[in-house]
Amino acid sequence: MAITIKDVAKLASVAPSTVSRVIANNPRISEKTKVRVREAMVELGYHPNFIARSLASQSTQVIGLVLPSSSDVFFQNPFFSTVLRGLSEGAHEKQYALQMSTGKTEEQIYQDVVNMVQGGRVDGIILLYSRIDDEILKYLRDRQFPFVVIGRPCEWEEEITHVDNDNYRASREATEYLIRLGHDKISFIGGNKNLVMTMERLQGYQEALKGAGIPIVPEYVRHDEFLLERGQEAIQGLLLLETPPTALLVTDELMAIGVVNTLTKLEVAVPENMSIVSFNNVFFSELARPQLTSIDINIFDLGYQAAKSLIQMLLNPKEPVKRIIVPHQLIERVSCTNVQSLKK
Amino acid sequence: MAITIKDVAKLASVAPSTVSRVIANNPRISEKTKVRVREAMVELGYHPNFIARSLASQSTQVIGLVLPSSSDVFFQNPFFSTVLRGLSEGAHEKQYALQMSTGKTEEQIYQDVVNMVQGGRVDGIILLYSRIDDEILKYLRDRQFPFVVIGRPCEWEEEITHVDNDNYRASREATEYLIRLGHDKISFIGGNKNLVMTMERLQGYQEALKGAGIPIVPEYVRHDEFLLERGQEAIQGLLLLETPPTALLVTDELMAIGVVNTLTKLEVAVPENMSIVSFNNVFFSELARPQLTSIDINIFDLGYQAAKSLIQMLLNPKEPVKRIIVPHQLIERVSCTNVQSLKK
DNA sequence: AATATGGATGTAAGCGCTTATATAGGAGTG
DNA sequence: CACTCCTATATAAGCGCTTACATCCATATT
Repeated sequence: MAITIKDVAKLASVAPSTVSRVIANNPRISEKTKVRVREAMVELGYHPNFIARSLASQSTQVIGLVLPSSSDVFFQNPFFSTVLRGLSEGAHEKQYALQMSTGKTEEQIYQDVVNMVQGGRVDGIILLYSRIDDEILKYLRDRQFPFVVIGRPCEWEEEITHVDNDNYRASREATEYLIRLGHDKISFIGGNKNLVMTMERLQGYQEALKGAGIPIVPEYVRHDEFLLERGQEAIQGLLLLETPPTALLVTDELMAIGVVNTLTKLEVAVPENMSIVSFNNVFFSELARPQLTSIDINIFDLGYQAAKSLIQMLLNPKEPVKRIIVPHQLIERVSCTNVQSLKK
Repeated sequence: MAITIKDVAKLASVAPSTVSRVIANNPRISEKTKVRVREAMVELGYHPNFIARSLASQSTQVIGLVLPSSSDVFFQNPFFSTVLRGLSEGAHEKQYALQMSTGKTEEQIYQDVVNMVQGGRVDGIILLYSRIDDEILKYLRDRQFPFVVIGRPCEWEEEITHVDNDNYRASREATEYLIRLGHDKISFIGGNKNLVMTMERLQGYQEALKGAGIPIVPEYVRHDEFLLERGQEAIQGLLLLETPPTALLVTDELMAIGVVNTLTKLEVAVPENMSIVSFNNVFFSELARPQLTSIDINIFDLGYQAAKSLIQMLLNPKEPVKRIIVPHQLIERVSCTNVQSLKK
């Protein structure tokens, strides 16, 4: 058996409670005793038992992460490693550990969450995505369990602390950028419709067109899974239209790359014959050929802020509900052409 | 406060210990009582407290994961999301949870491990990479703490259960494949030299050349970080040689894509003027243009097997040390040319 | 000198569960 | 019918820590 607080107490000839207080750096213990106790701890190589501490103090210093189902293509998106890095950094700063859900199906993930929450395994939870009609979110809300959502919750937005981009504005700006370049046949290629993010970006796109007096063509709007192949199907459909678009707004980088590949295969030159703006700017935009102009949504920060604000909630239960908007910026690379000049 | 075992006991009019035994499905409890207790649990909405259970039973049902430092470029490699998926699935099957290290520096990660281990937070640990001269590995071995390594440990190989590919053979086969296509000026572009994997692949490459009687040209061997830009530097150096290689063996996919990009920029056509074989086959090989011929090392399985074998160790402390080799296969796509015919 | 004050530490009761040991009651045995 | 044996359940002692409360002793106060 490992060294316990009692062993330390004995060696330092104090009571176990004193040792506990030294660990917590309680000001009611004199400096002299603290020093003596600390020496004893070092001498014995003592390390506090987290489990016992958790049981006694009813807090685990662990944050539970809810990922999309691992079988979901969305899981494969490099988006996640980046969020994870942000979360990791935010959690580390305050000495919180991260525990992940491992379920494959929605039902399993729901059970994972119940286990974490009711099993007392975690102090709080972060949902790494925001879905429409999410049972997990309802569950957490009903139990009043501390949690933070990455993305905009589609219900009870005012009651739930969340970290998000201004997807609406980002998308509008991207569209306006294309409009400024002279495009008026702009297509929107979005991902999973169940993600709140997708819908917001769609709205931003539509708003920008409306603002510029450009009619919204329903055939220009496509929704497909966040993966390569789907990007290909999407693009083929568009090219077969009577008046195909001259520019594409693609809400996911991986899809954007699929789109570029398909275009190349079909011998449609980018950016000469098709302009593309992509989203996310995980480092793949630079990797694509041509390098893609894209909206950087600072994914790392999304994770980092989520971890920080959850921890704040945990430390101070009266912390007000917050909405944190992580800024985005348009990174101009070389996937768009100015067609303004050509027109004139 | 939540419902405890005592509440259930009272409602079912049995002793708490009986309830505990019902949860564990102990055969010494009669079916009649089990049914009664289970009804009480459902009625009260009881959920066992994992922390208390962990403390009493000295086991947490949690596996600790050691990732490379999040600031490391290696962390960004899609390799990790895939391993994570495998781990997740393996752990889930046996109801184990996963907890990650969050440290940024090597020293912090070491502390994370100490916390997990000595703090009693986890039952076992999985190292997601194998590095040369790894303090963490030494620590775990010295304490005889259950752990599994993904990759080949560079020391005490016979004493440590690990899951690996036969990197040596994979690399040899890839090289032989290029040789069969008629290449004899083959370059090796490897990643971080501290990773055991890199060194093994280098050996496989050299062995294949030796076997075919092709001289080993030191200038053809390059080592760079696992990231895009470095792939570019590597390739430029090679092209400036007096007799530049006609084929490249690139040990990481991301680097391979960087290489292809650079080649395109320099107007060296792939595969016409340069053949490429890449490694890993995370889905980016398909994404590249041209699609890359590559060695699929079944990353998912690496994670899955690691989780499974660690859990086996935990369930049976006498489980023998194992070495699990996950098979690889060469996936032929279109990044290599047969130069055999040209020569003749 | 007697008493109040307060700082430093000790005492002990949990936190919710597991599990070794004790016990009760019923069946089996001669 | 007394006795053993077995099965089903209860009792109680932890697991290693936190923390409310009690105690002690040295000063300060009157």
